Amino acid sequence: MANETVRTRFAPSPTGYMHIGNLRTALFTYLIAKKSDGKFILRIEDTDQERYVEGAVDVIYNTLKACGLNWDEGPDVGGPVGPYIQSERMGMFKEYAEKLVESGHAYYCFCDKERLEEVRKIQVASRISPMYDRHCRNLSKEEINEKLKAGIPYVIRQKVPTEGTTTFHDEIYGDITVENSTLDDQILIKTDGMPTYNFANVVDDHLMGITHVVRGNEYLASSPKYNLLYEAFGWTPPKYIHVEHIMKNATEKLSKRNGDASFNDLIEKGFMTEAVVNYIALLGWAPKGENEIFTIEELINEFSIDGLSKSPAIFDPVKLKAINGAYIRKLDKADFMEKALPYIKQTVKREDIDFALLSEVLQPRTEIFTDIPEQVDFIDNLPEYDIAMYCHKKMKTNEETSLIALKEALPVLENISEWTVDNIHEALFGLVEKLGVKNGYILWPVRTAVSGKQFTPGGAVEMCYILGKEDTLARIKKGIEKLS
RNA sequence: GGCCCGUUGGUCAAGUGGUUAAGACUCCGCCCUCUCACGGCGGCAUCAGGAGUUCGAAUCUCCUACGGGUCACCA
Repeated sequence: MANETVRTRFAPSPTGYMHIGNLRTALFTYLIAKKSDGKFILRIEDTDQERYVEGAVDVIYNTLKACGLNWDEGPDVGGPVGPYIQSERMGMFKEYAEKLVESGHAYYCFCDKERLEEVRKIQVASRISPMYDRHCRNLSKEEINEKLKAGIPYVIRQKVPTEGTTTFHDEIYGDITVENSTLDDQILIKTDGMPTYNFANVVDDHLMGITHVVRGNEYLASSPKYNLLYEAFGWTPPKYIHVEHIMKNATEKLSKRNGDASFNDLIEKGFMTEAVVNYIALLGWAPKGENEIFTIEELINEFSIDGLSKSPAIFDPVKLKAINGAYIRKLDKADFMEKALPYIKQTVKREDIDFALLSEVLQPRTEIFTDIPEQVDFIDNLPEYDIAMYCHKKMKTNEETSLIALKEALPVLENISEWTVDNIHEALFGLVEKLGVKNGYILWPVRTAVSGKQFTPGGAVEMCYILGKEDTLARIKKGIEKLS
């Protein structure tokens, strides 16, 4: 075990988009491999041609790459156990199934769909679990050969023991034991000679040397049958890690079908890839320490299977936003500015302002980039505002004091020859000192007059500077007018 | 319905027989402060219910309730 290389695999179906639950499974799968210096393998399970969506494979590639989940083996990069596209592996499965028939762990079944349907109806009507009634389980060699010769279509079914129990071990849930009598003789090879997912998966995982199977919780119930298959082949089963679902609320899963956001949707909404990856890692997994902000490299170090949860987690957009904010604050100034500029320019068409400073004051006030346009919408045009906005209890200002303050501030600002943050600051604070008033007495009205907003990114000084002298003076005059 | 799994604050969650039951997000208060935000400090709020086992139970057992998953020639 110590020397055995860990090999994990992410095996998505190309159905068009990457949902959050899928991506998280990929993340955990990746982390488990990398934690042990193992290999992370990508296998595309495209055998359902009806659900195949054009371009979906690229979505998988692009999403995984964007998130930093680089695979060591896969359809595009190759590897020692290819092909990595399931549809290209189709030939061999029947032989494996036939081995099982020979060893008595599987059998030919000639029942047609009509009969199966009939049986099912009766079972449902008498309220017993619908299962194959094992009609063909004990056909004689002669009967089988006869039917084969007659060209009757057949499937190959797993021969599950009728008595006893099967136990398998899950790394999260521990040992799970089920009565064999509750297990169905599931189909391994379909009439068309192709394997079912349940069979292909086991064979592929074994052939690819997968040591840890990470997958959604929906496979927990079928795992005993997989284990029986491994046993029948004489193969060592992998370690199973079944991860719980991500929910939108207590009873509904998060899913595209319910209109919930996919990974791409979140990015389009303005979330940062790193933040999304960080947040989903926290859904169903808890780090040992108190820190929750991790880069992918840090996650590799921090991750541990025993931190995985047994119960479903509800996706909380509010917390995602908070984490996104933390990532935005971590960005260096230039980086933030580059990303923020397109959003600033949604509402700011003026070119003559100091975008560097604007971006700097915006950074700690931005949790998600789409917060930006609304914050800077006063720059091009002064919004209509109510003069009641000049009243502020804590600043001890009202319409009258504000009028006085603006009248005092106007000439002071007019006198500034070089319009810089420092000079504006000096001028305004000089006025405060001269009048012997609180800062807010002057600054609150100025900020209100130049922005027309209750809240602004930055104080009066920054706002005046960003607007420029001309605009500042005009807006203050406008304020005086309104208050007079 | 059968089988499997789960249930700690509003949300994510730590916790593995003895803890003042961590931490994060949210919300509230205070500080910082020219608003807001950032940052700092503090606060509200949790063991689904019931029986047991035990000196002692969020932790072990059983029952109930609730929730999820699964029962295809889909993957």
